[in-house]
Amino acid sequence: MLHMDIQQMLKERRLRATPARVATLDVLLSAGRALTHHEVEESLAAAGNRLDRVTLYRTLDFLVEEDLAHRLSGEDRTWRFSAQDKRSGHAHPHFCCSGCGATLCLGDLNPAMVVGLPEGYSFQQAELTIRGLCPACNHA
Amino acid sequence: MLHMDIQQMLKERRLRATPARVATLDVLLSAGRALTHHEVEESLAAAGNRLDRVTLYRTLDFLVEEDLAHRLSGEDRTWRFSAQDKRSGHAHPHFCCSGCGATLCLGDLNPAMVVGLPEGYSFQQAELTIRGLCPACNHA
DNA sequence: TATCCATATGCAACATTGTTGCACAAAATT
DNA sequence: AATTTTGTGCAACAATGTTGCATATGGATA
Ligand SMILES: [Mn+2]
Ligand SMILES: [Mn+2]
Ligand SMILES: [Zn+2]
Ligand SMILES: [Zn+2]
Repeated sequence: MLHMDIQQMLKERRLRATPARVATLDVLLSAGRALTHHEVEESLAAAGNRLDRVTLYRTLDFLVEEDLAHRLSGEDRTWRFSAQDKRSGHAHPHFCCSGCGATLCLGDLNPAMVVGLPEGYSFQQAELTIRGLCPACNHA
Repeated sequence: MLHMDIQQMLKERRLRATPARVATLDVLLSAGRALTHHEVEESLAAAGNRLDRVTLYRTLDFLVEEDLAHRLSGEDRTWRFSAQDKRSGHAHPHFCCSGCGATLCLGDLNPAMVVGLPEGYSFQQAELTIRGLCPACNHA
């Protein structure tokens, strides 16, 4: 995606279009999958846009906060970030490779979900997590 | 559960019934939810069974390896451990509190899953993660 | 019951991932 | 251009988990 268009995306929402944000969004938008902080960092460096570690953490947080990206957690305890559309309110299923941790957003929830995997991916198990509030947190 | 019975559980499987393992299993079995390493550590200490941090990590790994517990990851990037029966091959849904991270295993997958939440818990969102192998890892 | 060996434990050092505080730089506003 | 607001970099810290190695111990064997 063109940097001008990305700048536009940010300005339309009345957000500051800094180089760090534009470059980071660019990386996320051109990746076909969710990227870890470290992967984004490397990708930025490769494109000559080295960013401070902390700045990148804050930039990613910012993008999530502003709904320009979403964050997901896998089995390896590292966040992954994706700029893909959120679809049905973040409730879309994800694919997560048990070998390397590669993570990507799948399509909308599907009764024949296993069939919905992209070509080349193999199914091992499905995990459904309900997020909400426990009794203690409901009262607080 | 009685310590003698827990020792029996281990010995039936030809595993060494050390005090660390028995005490750890006891903690997991009496918790009504999945516990973090830290929570297990505190619970052990409270019962006068202080364990080295590393030993506890290794003990929990051991229990998972031997299928006496299972491990699950939430949004806060810390493992949680539960001694509950694995039910349908680990594929059962979990509840995870967005406020405090409290995590527990729910019953079998259920079309009216939301209704299946225990009393006092409130629904926010459902996340379905398919685990498997990506094309690269399928070939390796 | 005493001996022995595989392995479980404790300790220190390290790795990874993410956070906080603060000074300085860069955008936006006037 | 000056001022205000916000973003960035750096250093220090925190939380979680791992590795290597010396020592202790469970449980088998004699
Ligand atoms: Mn997603
Ligand atoms: Mn479970
Ligand atoms: Zn993979
Ligand atoms: Zn809670």
